[in-house]
Amino acid sequence: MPASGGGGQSSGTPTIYDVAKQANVSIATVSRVLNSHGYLRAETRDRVLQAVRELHFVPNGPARQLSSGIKKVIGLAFIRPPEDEMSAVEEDSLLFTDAVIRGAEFAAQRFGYSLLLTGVTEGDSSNDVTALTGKADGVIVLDRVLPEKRVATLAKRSPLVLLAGSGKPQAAVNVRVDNVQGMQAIAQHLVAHHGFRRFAFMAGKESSPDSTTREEAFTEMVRFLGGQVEPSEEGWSSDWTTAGAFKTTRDRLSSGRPMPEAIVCASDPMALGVLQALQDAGLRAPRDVAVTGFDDIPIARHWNPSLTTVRQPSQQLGSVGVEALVGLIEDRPNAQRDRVLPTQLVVRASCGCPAPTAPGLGLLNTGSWGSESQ
Amino acid sequence: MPASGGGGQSSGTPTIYDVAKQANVSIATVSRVLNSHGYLRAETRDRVLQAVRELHFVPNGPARQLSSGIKKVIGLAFIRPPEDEMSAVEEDSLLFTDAVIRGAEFAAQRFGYSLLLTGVTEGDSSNDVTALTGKADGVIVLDRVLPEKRVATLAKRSPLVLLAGSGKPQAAVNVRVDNVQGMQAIAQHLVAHHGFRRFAFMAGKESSPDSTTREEAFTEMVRFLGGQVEPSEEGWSSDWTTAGAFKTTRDRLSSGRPMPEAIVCASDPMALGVLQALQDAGLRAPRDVAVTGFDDIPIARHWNPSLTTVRQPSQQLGSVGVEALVGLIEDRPNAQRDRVLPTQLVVRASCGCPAPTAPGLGLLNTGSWGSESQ
DNA sequence: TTGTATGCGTTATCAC
DNA sequence: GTGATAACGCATACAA
Repeated sequence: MPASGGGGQSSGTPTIYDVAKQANVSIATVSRVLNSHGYLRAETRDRVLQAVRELHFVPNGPARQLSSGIKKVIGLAFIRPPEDEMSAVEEDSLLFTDAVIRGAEFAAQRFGYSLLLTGVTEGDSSNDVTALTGKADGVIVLDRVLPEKRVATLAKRSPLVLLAGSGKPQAAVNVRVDNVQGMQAIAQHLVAHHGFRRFAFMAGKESSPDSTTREEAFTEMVRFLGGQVEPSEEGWSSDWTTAGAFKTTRDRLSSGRPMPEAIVCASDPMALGVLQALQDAGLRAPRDVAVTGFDDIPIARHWNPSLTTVRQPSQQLGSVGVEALVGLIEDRPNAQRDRVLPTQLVVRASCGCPAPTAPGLGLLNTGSWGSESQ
Repeated sequence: MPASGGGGQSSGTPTIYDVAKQANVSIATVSRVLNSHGYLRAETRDRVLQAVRELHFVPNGPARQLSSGIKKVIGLAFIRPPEDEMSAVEEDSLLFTDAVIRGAEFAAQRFGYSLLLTGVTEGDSSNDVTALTGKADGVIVLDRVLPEKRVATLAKRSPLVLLAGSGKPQAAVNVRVDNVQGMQAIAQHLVAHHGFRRFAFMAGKESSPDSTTREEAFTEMVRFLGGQVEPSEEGWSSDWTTAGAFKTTRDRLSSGRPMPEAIVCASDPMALGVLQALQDAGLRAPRDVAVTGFDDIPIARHWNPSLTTVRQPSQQLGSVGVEALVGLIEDRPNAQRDRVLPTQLVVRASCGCPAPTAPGLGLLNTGSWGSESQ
């Protein structure tokens, strides 16, 4: 722990002391020009700035943060799968998480924050997130990263936004999408437009609030409209994955029990798994069974048959989450707290409707994101 | 700047002093059990741990970082486009940047680092990245974020990895993909297998090293094989975007000049723009003109015609970049420095070959990334 | 307008 | 084994 204190040999990376010495001022003055504080003589400022340039001085982040108590960092925790467990769909797609991150980064930037990413392996909800708390001004936690109980506890100790969760926990702030409205719309469409009555619901992991919410909303609406839904417990429970849904469906098909008219899935990847299983069994959607998803991942549009689904604004979820969190952190009075983002029914071919768009439609705007190598 | 120093009123977030007091030990001891340093009596340790639990103590990141000089943070700077300038293609794709981020996060986690994300608006290469330097132990800079000159300068002041760049700058470490090999393979295929002789090369932004490298490699190989390539300056220069390539191609078509047998593009999005323009003009690929891309974005596989292209391992690029950076930071002797990742020719329909795979093929592994809502 | 002195919460180096 | 205590680099209240 060598001392540079006050002496400032220009050994390693230069400190504020080195700049001060070089410019013949005190460190306080240097700090002032760097933070455009107070009044300084123009000549002094120039001298300092020059020294900064000459020494290539860059303020030490941690020191600054420690001193000011402000980190200008937002932590984002999300579920990361074991790398070897990604299906082609999941590897290919612009995944939900990726979109959220992109939206969050964008918003964070606008408020002058950086994003500190932490992937959490499912189940291992140990202390990764708690540690984040010490490194960031506030934390955004994606659903399933933490049990709701721990979310509530953490929220007391740190500004926290729960993203895409059930919306139930009284955690400081909840930002989520309108699952209910989306599933109601799909139920409406399938019953009223297509005249289906017998449904199955392919659920994600049983413990997942999102899955539960979607199933309940769908089931309730279908019943209200006079149809019936095989409960997911009876052979339609999966694990959110394409592969899981594939296996489940294959098993169900080989069981010989009569198939429903439509299989409604809690996510797009699962819907693709279902489609695949049907195809393997010589059945075709939507001719033999209708299939729908939830998310509107990019491939949904390009699949064959194109997937009827519910679009949720993933990227917006990220940016709104950041907005809410910044509101919490900076204690803005007018900041919105809980927010529910709208979802939208997207009708394509897999429910039996005619495919709406020609391939390539809407292809052209301007654009250059990641251009050279995406 | 209220003093808690030594006194430790358990007012706001608890500090190490609060824990020490609660456990009746010194802060040094607390620090020891938290970092599993030295030898301590089991009973003492338990007492401390209990206090930690009771107080919900979380170490203050900045303080820890300031004291130890280690941040355990990797900065990642990438180009972020103006939000409204993404075309459908670019929004759809698992974008290059997203994939890199995902790979980087994964690797960072393995080494115990977090990822600090910073999007940089193109052109505004001001000091965002320099500031990053102060917040992280090292920095990964994606191509085009910084002029090569500044990359070199920065590299002297901080561990730095240049990702997907030209490979030319003597920056500490370069991690990139094998553009040359990929373009050679495509040249080989088009000339030897299809017998083409007259080519055009659709370049990205003229200043882009990736584009230049690809064009040079392709041109050289074609000439070697006895063919010829219209230089991109003669009407085939675009700006990496789908829209740009579309316009360029349309203009070229209406000029009445004879078309080449094959149009080889520096990226997939541009290839899709070319295909679109051909279609609009009543031409069809590969019947009238063959078209190829570079990247293998997800849509490439689902397009009609499916796109012959060169696959580059985007996600791996991120993880390898992190590995290299950690090697630099921790000064590992056996760490590899510069690395060139392999590319792979992917033959599909747009070059005139029969479409190889049934849709959905290779769909199934297991998988759950972002499952519930991707 | 500028300088001095102190504290931010840890880690690590000494002694005991 | 454990306890004082000096850095770490910066921001800022208080003087000047």
